[in-house]
Amino acid sequence: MFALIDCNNFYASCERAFQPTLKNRPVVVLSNNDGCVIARSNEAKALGIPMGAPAFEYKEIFEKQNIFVCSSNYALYGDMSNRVMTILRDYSPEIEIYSIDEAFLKLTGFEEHFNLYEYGKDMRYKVTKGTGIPISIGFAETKALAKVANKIAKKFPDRTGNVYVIDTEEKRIKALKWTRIGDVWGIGRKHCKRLEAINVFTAYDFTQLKDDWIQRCMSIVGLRLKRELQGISCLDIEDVKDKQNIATTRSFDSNYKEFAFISERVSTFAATCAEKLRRQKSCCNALMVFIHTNGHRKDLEQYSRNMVIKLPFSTNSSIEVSRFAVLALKKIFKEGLYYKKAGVIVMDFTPESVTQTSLFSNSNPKHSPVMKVMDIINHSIGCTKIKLASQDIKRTWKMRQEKLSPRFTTRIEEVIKVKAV
DNA sequence: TCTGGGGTCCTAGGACCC
DNA sequence: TCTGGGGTCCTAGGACCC
Repeated sequence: MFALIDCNNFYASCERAFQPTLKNRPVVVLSNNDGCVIARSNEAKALGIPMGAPAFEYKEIFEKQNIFVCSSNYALYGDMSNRVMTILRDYSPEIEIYSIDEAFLKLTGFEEHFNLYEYGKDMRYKVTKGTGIPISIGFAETKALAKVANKIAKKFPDRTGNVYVIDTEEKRIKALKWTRIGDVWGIGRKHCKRLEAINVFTAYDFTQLKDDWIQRCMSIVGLRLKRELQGISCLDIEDVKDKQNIATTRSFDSNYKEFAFISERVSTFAATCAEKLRRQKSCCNALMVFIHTNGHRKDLEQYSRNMVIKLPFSTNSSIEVSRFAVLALKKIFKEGLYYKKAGVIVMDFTPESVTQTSLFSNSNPKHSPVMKVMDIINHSIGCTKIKLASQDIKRTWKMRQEKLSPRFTTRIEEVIKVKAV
């Protein structure tokens, strides 16, 4: 058996955990730059605030409905996620942290010794008591079915207590017939449309399709999904793997046209990518830089280009990654346009330990100790005090974050003070 | 004025090798 | 009528996830 544990409205729940006055009040969390809604409490969902709603369009509704609006606070969410996962680890030696707010547990043999429903209730109690985050849990024989069970647990809190177990053939069929095809894990917009066109409306309908049709239209991935929904496990718990690509991309607070501004941003994004590379002890051998104008401004000239460059040597030095990124930017930058977004993606990794040296040019060996010291200092004080000269030394650039909550759990000066009465 | 960010896997087709 | 048989690697594009 597998369990899928999913935090309910995770970001909104994190904000609530330390602000009890938000209990029962609708809460929405905004994306970077306070651009659009990326998380909603149940109350906010009930008021009809859609996912992705642009903040400026909904400003009046937020005010009128007394909705609490906050900027995203990833320091808080990341730390709260770790706390939840730490508690979940006690429930099985085999855990896969699937995303910031979801984890699979493998429970082979557990069903013989535990009542899974009670086991789930206990998890829910411990996580809520330990972190203040409410969770839902689905149990089933396969990961895809555990996803389905989780959805049922979340949808019917009164009847299930947010825990649901699919452990019989009757329950499996019933669950599949209840699940709309578009809500199945692995069925996105495109496949949903295509399937509905041939009268496949539920997960159950999908399991009745012929293998060769699925294989032809949805590849081996679709076929695996069919098996999983039939209760034949094809997907196992996966270990944490090093990333194959690392991206740092941002939209700007408004439109910028100067090369100097864009190049500072690209340099900073590159330095961040290099730091992430060092954290997983990889070097990159290629990188991509892209720039976009604002696609929402139909009145302005549109431009969108990216450039991939192969590096002459593998590196994770911020200095070198940054230099190559700006070089690539120079090739695609066009004067006279208003840019809204840029990004750097590093690719084609090799382990730091087995660097292939080249006859003609190599990563500067002096960089490695410099980077090490830089990482130690920046990490120990919790912010980027040491930067490249090509970055915004004066910190002129700021992301719009007007409603940022305190970092309740990761900064000592922002920890909640408790007063004795 | 204002519309997020970061990942994965699979397939087909072309280039190339012996 | 008839023109070998196997491979690998790389890339772009499409689909999906949170």
